[in-house]
Amino acid sequence: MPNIKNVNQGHRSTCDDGKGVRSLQRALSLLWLVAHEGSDGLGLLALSRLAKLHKTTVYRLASVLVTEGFLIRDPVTDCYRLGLAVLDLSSSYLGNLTLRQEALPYLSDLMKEADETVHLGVRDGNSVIYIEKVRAPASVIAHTRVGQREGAHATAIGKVLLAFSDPADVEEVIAAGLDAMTKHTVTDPVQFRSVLEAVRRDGYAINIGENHEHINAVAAPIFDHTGKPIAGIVVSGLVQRLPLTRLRELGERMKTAAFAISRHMGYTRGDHT
Amino acid sequence: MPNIKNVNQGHRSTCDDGKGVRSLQRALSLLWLVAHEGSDGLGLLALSRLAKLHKTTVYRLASVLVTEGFLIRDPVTDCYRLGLAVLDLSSSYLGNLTLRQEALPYLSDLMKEADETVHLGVRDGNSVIYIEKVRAPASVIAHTRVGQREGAHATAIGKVLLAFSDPADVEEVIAAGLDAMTKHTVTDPVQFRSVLEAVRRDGYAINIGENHEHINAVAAPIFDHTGKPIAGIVVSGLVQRLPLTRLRELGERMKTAAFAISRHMGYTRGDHT
DNA sequence: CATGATTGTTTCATCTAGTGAAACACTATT
DNA sequence: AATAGTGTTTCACTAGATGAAACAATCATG
Repeated sequence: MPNIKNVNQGHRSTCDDGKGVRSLQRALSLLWLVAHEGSDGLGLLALSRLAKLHKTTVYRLASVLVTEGFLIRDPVTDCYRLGLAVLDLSSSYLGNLTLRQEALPYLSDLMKEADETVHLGVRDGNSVIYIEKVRAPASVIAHTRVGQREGAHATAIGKVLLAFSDPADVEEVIAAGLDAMTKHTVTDPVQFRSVLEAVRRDGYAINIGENHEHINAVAAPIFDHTGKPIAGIVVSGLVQRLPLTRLRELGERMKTAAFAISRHMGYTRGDHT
Repeated sequence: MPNIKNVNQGHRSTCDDGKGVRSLQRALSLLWLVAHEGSDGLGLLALSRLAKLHKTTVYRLASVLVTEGFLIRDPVTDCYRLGLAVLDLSSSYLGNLTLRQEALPYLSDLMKEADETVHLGVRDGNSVIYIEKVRAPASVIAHTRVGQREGAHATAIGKVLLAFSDPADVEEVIAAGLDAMTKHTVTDPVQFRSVLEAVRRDGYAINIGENHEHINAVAAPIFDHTGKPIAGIVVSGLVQRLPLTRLRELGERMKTAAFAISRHMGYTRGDHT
């Protein structure tokens, strides 16, 4: 059979899973590329090179994204940047999270008590993403923002969520690699598992410069009505302001706050000691 | 010429502009529908009804959006909800806004001085969208969030941005309708134009319960290097805490802060009086 | 318990509409 | 002036998105 016309296999582009609407997948990949490109934006050709798509295709997809507000085109440089639509969507997302509303007063209280910045975050695979933040007036630095991601294994909130999650999830995170963020990051799987064991025992997780050299933190888990850990609260600040004893004090305090929020979320079988 | 084969006009679906990648336009419209549906989410059929698309189409588009993280599917109700990807993107968006970084310290200072919540916002057509917020500890209510939209014509920040924008923009906003948000909203085009005139004279805009019955506010504009008003800062709070005299005091103070930020953005020809 | 209504998923033939090459336009750079 | 590097438009082709219909699964209802 010599007349093999279109063998046509094996040349899947950027994000072809074989299944799905290709143009949509491609367009979404453009969004990620632009998002991760920093504030300078990306020109048409640069974008098409990164996406490994023909420039015409990128041009049309991006044009739609522009008219829909997901991208904007810098009037002077012709570069693509993220548009306001993404803010709109995130606003809807955050506004519909009842967890966030319920937790907010507790976060404020904690912030006042600890005089440190408090975050509310959820886990998404190997990373943690912040959905609310109450900044302490005293906090000199603002190293985070709502919507930001950080590695789950190197953060207090990530550890506390993993500790109470399905062990399979933990193994996935370990398999993905316990990257060293600082010299204090726990990178050994065996040690990491025993850390989580300790977290389960304590009911809160502590982070001593494992993610950022000069930042300590302590986190407690929030559970939903099924008993799944759906989110966590975390207090973080400069090491000199948060020594171990302070972290342990706060940890106990945060357990009760987290438990109170859990109750709002329908958590019942709570023995909060 | 009787053989008109494909007349093919007039049956444009949801967002067909004729030009562009239809599947992408459709998928994006799904995002908006889900976003505006509140926390309950939308089932497949409900979504296809709203989008006026066949359920199979919605199914496939939504499936891609789910695998890409833009939507999630509630495990119990099978309803579509916004996914974490939108937070990721908004985080990138906010992180790349240098305006936001430059303005933040000024916002904090203003918050401390006024002891009221301060917002940074930009205009997008007929609405204003907040890109940063510094909450005052004293503020009892939190009626806004980053990413939220409000009508430009009924907010101090919207008015201040319009006042220094192209008059054509103003007319567009007027044409879109000056909806009454409260009984204090200026709804008469003639009166509205004279209000903007006053704003240009003062250099700041005041809002007396025009958007929310019990909220007053005062805003000042930020300009970029081309002299275009790109953003505004606004202080808002309960009417009893922000009487007119106070608003005017703050207005002057905010003009200088806004001017300082404008300078960071490359604004030069500044006669900040 | 059977029946029917409602929602979600898969399959498949049809032909729309997304694709990419090439031509075009425009601006820097040499 | 020539060349390289951009962004935009056109157009023929057919890959691949589409929607009808069948299938599955769940939930009411008589």
